[in-house]
Amino acid sequence: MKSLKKDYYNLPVEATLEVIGGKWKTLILCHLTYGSKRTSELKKLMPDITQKMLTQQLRELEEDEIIIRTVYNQVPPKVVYELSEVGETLKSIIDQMCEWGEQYLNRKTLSSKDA
Amino acid sequence: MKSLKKDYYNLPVEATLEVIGGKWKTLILCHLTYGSKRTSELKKLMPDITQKMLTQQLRELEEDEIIIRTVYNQVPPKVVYELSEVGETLKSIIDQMCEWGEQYLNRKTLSSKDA
DNA sequence: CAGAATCCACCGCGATACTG
DNA sequence: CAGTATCGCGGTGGATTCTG
Repeated sequence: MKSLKKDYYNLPVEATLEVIGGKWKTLILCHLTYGSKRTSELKKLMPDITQKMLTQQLRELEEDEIIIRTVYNQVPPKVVYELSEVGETLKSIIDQMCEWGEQYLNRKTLSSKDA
Repeated sequence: MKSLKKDYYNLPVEATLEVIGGKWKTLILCHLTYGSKRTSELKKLMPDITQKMLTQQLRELEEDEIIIRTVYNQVPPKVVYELSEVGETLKSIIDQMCEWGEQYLNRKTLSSKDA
């Protein structure tokens, strides 16, 4: 496991941000809450992410033990990512963030109609 | 209100990320969940943030109507920030992120003791 | 006290090419 | 299919200075 960059945070929430604060991490986790995904599946679900960033963010999530990476030794290669036990504990937060986003967008749509 | 950068997100959660995804935003909101704060108070609570970033992040949160900025016309100036009605709806998410961070840190502490 | 305005170093991230 | 390696741009964000 990646060692903590600091032993002390001003607030524990900083630890959370360090884990899921990456540019694409929440999005990746969001997709993984619907079940395990192959690398190529994630790539299709996130057309705007580059291969490099996808791999990088996945590696970091793996180091933080949020996701599990399973490699099948076969040709062509097959790699599957899924939420770990710890990762599952983030589900509720992720879900709420998704819901909040929906409501926020609705609110914006309505208020722009008002104008 | 800041107009949406895109009319369409692959997932609504992207809207959430756009609003609270800034480097310091969640931390700021975290502090504001405990009540309104003056600029200088926020600065003290977050020693590592620069004046520039604090102002910038606050402005963006204000544009997204997450927080309310109140200016008292007096000398010396006094500016107070507080959660808006919309911002209050984020409280539950913020709270959970705080809690999750605590548990995550505990887990790490324990596992390093095991080793 | 609050914040606007500059300057600029750094690195996050993308584009591309290559490996097994 | 999954991932690494390299190069390089651009924008984030830090340090500093100035204003009301």
